[in-house]
Order: sequence, then C-alpha cells, then structure tokens
Amino acid sequence: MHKRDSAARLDAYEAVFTALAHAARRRVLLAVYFNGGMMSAGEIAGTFSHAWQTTTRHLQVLERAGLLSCEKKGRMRIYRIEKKRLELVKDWLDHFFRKP
Amino acid sequence: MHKRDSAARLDAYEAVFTALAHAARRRVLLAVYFNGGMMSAGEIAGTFSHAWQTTTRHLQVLERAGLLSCEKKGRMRIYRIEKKRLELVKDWLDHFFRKP
DNA sequence: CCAACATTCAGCCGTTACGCTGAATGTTGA
DNA sequence: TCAACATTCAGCGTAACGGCTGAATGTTGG
Repeated sequence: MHKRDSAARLDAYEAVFTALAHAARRRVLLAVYFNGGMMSAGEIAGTFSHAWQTTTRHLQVLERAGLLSCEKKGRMRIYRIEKKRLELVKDWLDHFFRKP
Repeated sequence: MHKRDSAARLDAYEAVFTALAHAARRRVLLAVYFNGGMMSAGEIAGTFSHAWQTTTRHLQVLERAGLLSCEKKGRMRIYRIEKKRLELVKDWLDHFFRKP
C-alpha cells in the first residue's frame, strides 16, 4: 500500500501544481472562496472576459485536480472549493519550513 | 508605487507557480534544500536521467522565478535555494487559511 | 599553451495548453 | 410541448513547453 499511496500522492501534487500554474485558475479559486466557497459555473465565467467555454475547461482542470467539486443543481452546476486539497501545497512547502 | 508593486507581485506569482508546475523543478528544489541549500549545476543534473542540457533550462526557469540564485565559483556554478521566495506561495495560500 | 572539464547557448521537433467557435445536451418555466 | 437558458463537448490554430543534439563559452591543471 505504501507504493500505491506515494504514487497517488505524486500524481496529486502533479495535478494540483499544474492546476495552480494558470493565473485564471488561481483567480477562480480566490473568487469562489471569497464568494462563500460556492459559485455556479456561470457566475465564475462571468468574472472573466474570455469566452465561458474557455472557463469551462479551466473548471475541469480544477475539478480533476480535486481543488473544486461540483454538484448539479437543476440546470446549473455549483462548484465548491475543496480547501483540504489546497493543503497538499502546504504539505509540500512544509518540507522547506518544518523545524528539524 | 502601489500599482507597480501589485503588478510585480502578480508577475512574481506567475513566475513562481509556473516554475513549480513541473515535477523536475520541484525535485530540484527539494534536492538542493536537503543538500544543505546549495548545489552545483552538475550535481543537480546528476540526480536526473535526462540530458543535463535539459536540466540547465529547468534551472534557468527556477532562477528567473527567483527560487534559486546562482553564484559562479571557478568553473562551476553554485545554486542556492531562496526560501524567502517560496513564501510567496505561502502568502497566496494564506488567502484561504487566514483566520478572519 | 592546451586538453579536459563544467556549463550554457541555439535550434529542431513532437506534444500539450489555451484561446476561439459552432454545435450538442439537459433543464426549466410558461 | 417548446423556447430560453446554463453548461459542456468537439475540433481548430497558434504558441509554449520540454525533451533532444551539436556547438560555444569559460576555467582549470599540468
């Protein structure tokens, strides 16, 4: 199980850091967070000037990375921020800041 | 000065998150850190299986992002980790974890 | 001075990222 | 039922990324 877990963790790092690499996706996370942690795809797309189809793809990247989860609510999709997943980044950083 | 500072900060985020987006570059930072914070380009390249010219480019990305600094020492180049710059990531994360 | 060495520079090349647009899907309200 | 709406899917072009290789640069020891 060790091997699997650490492999999974490596993939998780990969997904999370890749997701955070784009300014638009970082902005999405901030927007959702400061909107109370939940926002519909349309609201999110509305905060950007580029085509909402483009935002859709960013949302998918964030969801695949586990940084957003989404729930269908009628004809709209509500995205929720997954703060826990952001802690992966914290964990990685702690390699450098942890006291000996 | 406010405008300039915040613009610079945005660029800094961009550079840092982009640099961290690649597993090889994250590995470089960890390697340097656990080697006492300093390592020559050759030593770093030695920890990878791909051509060292490829590592060179990764090192440049990290240096441009301010995550590594480098000092010429004779015929070798010593890279030092810039922990302070890593704190930018911490700062960004704190948006989500700061107590109200 | 010169050969060996440490490293970078320049350019090729296949793959992926990200913007766009034009459908398609699925849901709601009248 | 049907039109309006919210959202995603599929495909296209361009630009960037990351691997490679073949030089070029600069430094050292003998």
